[in-house]
Amino acid sequence: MAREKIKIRKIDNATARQVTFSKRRRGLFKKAQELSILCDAEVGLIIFSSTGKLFQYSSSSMKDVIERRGLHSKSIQQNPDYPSIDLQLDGNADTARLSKQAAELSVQLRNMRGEDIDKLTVEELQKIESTLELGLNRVMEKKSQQIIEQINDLQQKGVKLMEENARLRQRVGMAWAGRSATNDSENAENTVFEDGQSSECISDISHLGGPQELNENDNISLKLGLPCSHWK
Amino acid sequence: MAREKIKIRKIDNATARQVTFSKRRRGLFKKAQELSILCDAEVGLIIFSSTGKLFQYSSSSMKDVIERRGLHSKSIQQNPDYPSIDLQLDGNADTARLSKQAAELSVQLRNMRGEDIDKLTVEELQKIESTLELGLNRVMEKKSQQIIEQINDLQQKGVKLMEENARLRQRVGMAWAGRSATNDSENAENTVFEDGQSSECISDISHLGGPQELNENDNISLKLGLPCSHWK
DNA sequence: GACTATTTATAAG
DNA sequence: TATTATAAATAGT
Repeated sequence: MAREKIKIRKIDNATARQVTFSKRRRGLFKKAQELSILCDAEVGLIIFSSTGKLFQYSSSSMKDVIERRGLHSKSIQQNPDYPSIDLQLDGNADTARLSKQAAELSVQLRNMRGEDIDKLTVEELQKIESTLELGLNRVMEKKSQQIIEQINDLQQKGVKLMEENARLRQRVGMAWAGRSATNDSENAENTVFEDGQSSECISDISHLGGPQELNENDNISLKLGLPCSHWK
Repeated sequence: MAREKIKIRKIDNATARQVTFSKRRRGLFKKAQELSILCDAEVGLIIFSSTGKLFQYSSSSMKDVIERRGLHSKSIQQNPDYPSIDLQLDGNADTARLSKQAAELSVQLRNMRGEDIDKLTVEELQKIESTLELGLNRVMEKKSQQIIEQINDLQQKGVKLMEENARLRQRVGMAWAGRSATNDSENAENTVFEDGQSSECISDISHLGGPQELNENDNISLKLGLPCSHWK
């Protein structure tokens, strides 16, 4: 990808090979990192140079990536006749049991994500579908509740601030009136409370509607653009 | 690296993210392979998509690469900051790790079912919701495929049976004609093939339409009463 | 390492 | 999926 196109085959010259290795290794690490960030992916990259030196990059921790991969391999795994290297090596029954449990959980989770479902029967798929719909309903409803709560909180705070603000303006106004004879320059920065801008901001908050109007889920949910098709 | 320069930060649009993920993943795998060939390096690359799907490339075998890395880490890093590497190979720590992993998987699974979600943030709920919707779409589509396949199979079998039936009727009819002179009472039950009812059932099967018409998902799915709102 | 002429990767349509 | 204008990577210096 430069001055000259090259064939993808082992570089004979050892020096040139080392130089290319350094350059391309850096490029590969950069690309790996970009992929993990751009696409929210978990990436692990392990490189051994021809001299045996180890280079590695991981978006999280290499240990986690390798473990996660192990779990995948196990859950997708071939057939129970080959209880996988890991299980053969540890003679610990606890470990074997936990490993099996984790693998089963992983399968369930993957199926819930719609992965590895090719071999499932219609009945199994139907069961998963029902679980997904139930879960989706619950999660969406909870999300809506949380959002509504947040909006209510914010609006209540807004109302309180508005009231507080009104009180403060009144006091400042009184103080101003009281001090206007003395013409105290130290209060210059407080004049911001006197301009019309401040009042407009306050009235904007009340325009959003009082908290009492927000207890009807449907209205808010429609405003939030949440799909209704899954709702109970 | 194209029409427009992009900032390296998570791509918000899920579709765009998926597209970029596919392209860059392929690019990364290609570069990894080129490095291994050009520079005679051993390379292992593990990628988990944001949806949890595993992709991996290895110049030799991933198992070998990971094991080799384990040896390196062990011999080079006796740094107490990284005690996990040694513990990985320890049976007890393995148990603890698996236990933790199983617990985490269990939490994820419960959350997917809409359980224990009271304390989650809106962002976390949104992520779960997206995963559920994706999974639901996949499961529903797969279920529809399976059902359609089954229907097609049944119809094909029906057609074959119908043909077989017709052949048999013909032969029986011939036999009947041949034996009518003998008036053999043992053949009484076979007379069902002679009545009109049988013919009507056969023609009903063909009324459902040939298998070739059933490859259009939408039509069948509507007949199955499957909701469409989640479909891709 | 720095410098380009090129090749390659890829973002957007 | 294929295309294409542009950004990025990189082979040779």
